[in-house]
Amino acid sequence: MTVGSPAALSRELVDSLFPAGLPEPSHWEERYPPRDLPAAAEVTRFAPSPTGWLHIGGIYTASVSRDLARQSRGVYVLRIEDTDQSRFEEGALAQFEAGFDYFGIQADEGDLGGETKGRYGPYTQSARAEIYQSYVRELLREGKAYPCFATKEDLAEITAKQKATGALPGYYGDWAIWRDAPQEQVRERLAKGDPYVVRFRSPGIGGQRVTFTDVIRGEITADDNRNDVVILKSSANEVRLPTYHLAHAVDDHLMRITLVVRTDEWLSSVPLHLQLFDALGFDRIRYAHAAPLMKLDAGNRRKLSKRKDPEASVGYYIEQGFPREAVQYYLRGLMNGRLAELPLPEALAAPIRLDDFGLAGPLLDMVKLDDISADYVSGLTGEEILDRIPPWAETYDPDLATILHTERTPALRALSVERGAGVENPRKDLRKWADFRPVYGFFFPEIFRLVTDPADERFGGLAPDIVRAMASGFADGYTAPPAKTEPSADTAWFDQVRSLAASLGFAPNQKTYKKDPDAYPGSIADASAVIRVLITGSRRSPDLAEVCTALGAEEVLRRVRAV
RNA sequence: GGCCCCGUCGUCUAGAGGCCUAGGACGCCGCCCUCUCAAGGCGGUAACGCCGGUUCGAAUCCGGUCGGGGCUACCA
Repeated sequence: MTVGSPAALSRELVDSLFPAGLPEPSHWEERYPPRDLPAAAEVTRFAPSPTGWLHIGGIYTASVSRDLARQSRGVYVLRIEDTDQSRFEEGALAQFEAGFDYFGIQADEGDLGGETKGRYGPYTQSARAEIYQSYVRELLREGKAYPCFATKEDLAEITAKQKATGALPGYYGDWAIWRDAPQEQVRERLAKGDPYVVRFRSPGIGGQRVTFTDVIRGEITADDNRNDVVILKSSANEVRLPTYHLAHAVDDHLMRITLVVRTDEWLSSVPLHLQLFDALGFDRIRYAHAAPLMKLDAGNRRKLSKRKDPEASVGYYIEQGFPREAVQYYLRGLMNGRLAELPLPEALAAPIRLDDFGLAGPLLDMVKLDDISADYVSGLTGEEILDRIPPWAETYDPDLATILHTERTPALRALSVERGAGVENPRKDLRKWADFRPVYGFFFPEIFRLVTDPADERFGGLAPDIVRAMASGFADGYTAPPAKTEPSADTAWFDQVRSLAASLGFAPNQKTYKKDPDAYPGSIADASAVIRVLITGSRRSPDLAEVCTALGAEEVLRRVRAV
């Protein structure tokens, strides 16, 4: 056991590990100087890994970072953490942009759309390999890091022994077999061309505790880190990239980030990160660890998983066409509970406060989102809705896009039923753009499918001949609804349904029917449902009289006679 | 196993020792309105994980316990 600080590898040996022209850290310090910002300004960042669609939790965290920066007149940076090339997914970057775009989260700095915006770039870690190497070399020169030639097998063996003896797992203390290896041995392995990683020589001592302050959670005390974590990945890789820990410290320092907002799972790495900042000679940074979005699974809550939960992926919200405002509002309410009580525009305008974050991870409630969304859409006019569906449909429902393009007027008529100015209770039948086709598709003859089977289950089990009788009776005596000049106009139109139903023996209202169900084939509700299903294909639809006006008598009769 | 975080209605939460017989919102249930579907109105259901302690008094403070989550990777 070596006491005190073991001798660092010779400078000549260390430097031989890196390209001759590799800049010194001071070069980067000058290249990325402290920012000239007001004292209270926060520089925040969101740093996703390009492994497919962004997680909805990413939108959540990114929003917080962006808002905090904006509120303080600071800067919000988007950084791409692609140090794990094996997990890199083609197209992920484009999906990120689509996601940020959809939710309106624009970065002040970042590698955006193929261009670097901001003077602290590049903002993609694989393009910053040289920077990390400068710092790793420095750490090696100072003896704060060392090369480690341990193979997978060596590591597995160590772990097995630790397990057997009940020792804490990890690469530390006497288990760290390359920590104090003689320089000759290192040279020898290097000469043989054996691959190696660079490990951080943790100054942590077993049993020692550290205390730090988290902006959301307050003071936290934990075991200090004593693991000699890998900071530079294997020399066998083509490009020598760092692990997250080193990259985080270097990037957040050089990008002059002031506040790191990230999810919970990083909390236990803070002691390590603090050691790294100290070893690198960087000023420490403030952390805010937010609880991640959760999902209820078999009675337990767990982190939302992109693999298991479709709603975890940002792509889902875009494909379904959830209006961004509704999702933003919902997410914002999850961040700061009191914002959920505010009307949407105020909630979106109100500042986010780290102090108001809940400590437990909230469960994502799609039913609640549906409610918020339906409420939001019900406040839009037909024109507004029609402006927003086509851009969505072009990608996710091209046929619908074509129809809306060629038949804007009927579409508008469909959407103005019980909606728009003067309607105090607008319909809440649209939660997302994908709902348009099932809910309003029947307005368009080319996508409406006639209901021809009198035994169709949508008729609710009524006898087929009763269904037929309703249909033919309605068609034979049909009079189109009068232009709607006063409320009573609908009443007059509906009278034909009512009297027809009465003649077929239906109960005139629900109450009468309930008193003696066996005496009638059904109530007026069931009778009118037949007409509704024939005309709209659904038991749920906007006001029938208005629908018939919009459709025109000819189309109405074509549908009713189809059965 | 070790360490850390978390724990109020089904869900999101209000609550910072007496304002709590625990409030609101979503959901669910019922009723009303009504010419049909929605919507809307009204009402209801339902929670401080558990056990001790401190205190005249605890959802709020302390201890323990249980439960859930995270970390313990050349993933982030």
